Amino acid sequence: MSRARNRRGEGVRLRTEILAAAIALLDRGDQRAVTLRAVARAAGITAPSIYPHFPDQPAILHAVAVSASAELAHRLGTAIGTAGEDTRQRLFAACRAYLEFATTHPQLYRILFDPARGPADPGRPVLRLLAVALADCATAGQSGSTDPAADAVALWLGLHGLADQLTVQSVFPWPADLVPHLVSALARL
Amino acid sequence: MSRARNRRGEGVRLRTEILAAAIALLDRGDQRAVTLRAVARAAGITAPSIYPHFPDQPAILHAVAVSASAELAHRLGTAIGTAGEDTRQRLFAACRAYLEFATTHPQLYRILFDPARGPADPGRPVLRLLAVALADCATAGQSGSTDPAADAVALWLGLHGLADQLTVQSVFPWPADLVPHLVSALARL
DNA sequence: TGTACATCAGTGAACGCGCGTTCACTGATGTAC
DNA sequence: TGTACATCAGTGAACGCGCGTTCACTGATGTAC
Repeated sequence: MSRARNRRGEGVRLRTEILAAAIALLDRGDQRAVTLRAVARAAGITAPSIYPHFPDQPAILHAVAVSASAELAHRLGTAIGTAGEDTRQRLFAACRAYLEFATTHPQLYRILFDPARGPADPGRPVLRLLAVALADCATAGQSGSTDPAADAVALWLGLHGLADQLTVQSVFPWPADLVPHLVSALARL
Repeated sequence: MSRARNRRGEGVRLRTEILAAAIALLDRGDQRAVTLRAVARAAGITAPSIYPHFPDQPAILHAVAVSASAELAHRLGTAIGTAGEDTRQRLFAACRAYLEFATTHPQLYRILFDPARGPADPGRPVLRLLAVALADCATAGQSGSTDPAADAVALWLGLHGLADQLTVQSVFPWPADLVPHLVSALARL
């Protein structure tokens, strides 16, 4: 074990390292690979060292899921924030960021919505962002939506359906313009 | 063990019982509960008795997933076949059957699309049925779709997104008329 | 300034468990003669 | 018709493995006096 132990009072740092190791482990591989012992190995510590930081093994996966949930919402926020003035472009940017997260981190995306692992209401933050973006489109006359909150739900479900299938790596022959097609139909653009 | 053994030449019957036990086990509980030993217990046999019928443990789950896939396609076909003449009602019946399967058998629905477990292209049979139902709507002038095959993909993805969220039992506040709303938008009704 | 001591981060060995799989077997059933 | 025998369905015991968790511990580090 070449790992240098943390100084006194800085033991909490290990929590961050454990979580990072668990995230990395899940990110390539599947949920079954994220055992307490595997996480410890990946973090360069022994298994019992996990316990001062997480009460048990499920708590690790829960922390991973919560972290992934925050990350997804953060990316959507950033995408919207940097997409310029055009309300329609902002909505598309959010949708693209959503799908890109699911594509590049399929396992993190999946655990997010796992009821046994993820946060209580994983869809809410994302939904709120989409609802605002859609309402902005409607205000600007770029969407025919008369109920952006309800339409945002349908839009989110469509994105989720596509995202989930993307995580599956199906060799499915998508129509070329599927994403704008799906988004336009659901957002009434 | 009170189980009566099969007669000579009828050993294949056990395969059906094993598969049924595995399906029942998955149907309430999660995928992790479907171990080879648990399946054997549920079927009333000893663990090694599985091997003449399935080469290993993953093969059991694969058979479950293939069976679930066939069942879903069958239900859609039946729903469409008994829904009467109105093309729009037929499409809605298919969508309702799809969502009902996911709601009543969440774990079977999920395993269906698990790349490690399910059949090669689990979405294809469903997609074909939806494409035909949607094309019928377009022909009858009940849908504005000009490309039913492409629109069927978007419709299926929307259904899948909703279905997957339904399997999660989220306490999410759905808009009241979400299903017709979603289907209408995607099917251009 | 030195030193005894409490605290803290992390280790190493061990536990019981359920798993998937193997192996040699048992005993009922059908078949050849 | 009787009987020896091959076949077949399924059993029981055992294996090695990785798991989650517990326990007593070690040794470095900071602190009180």
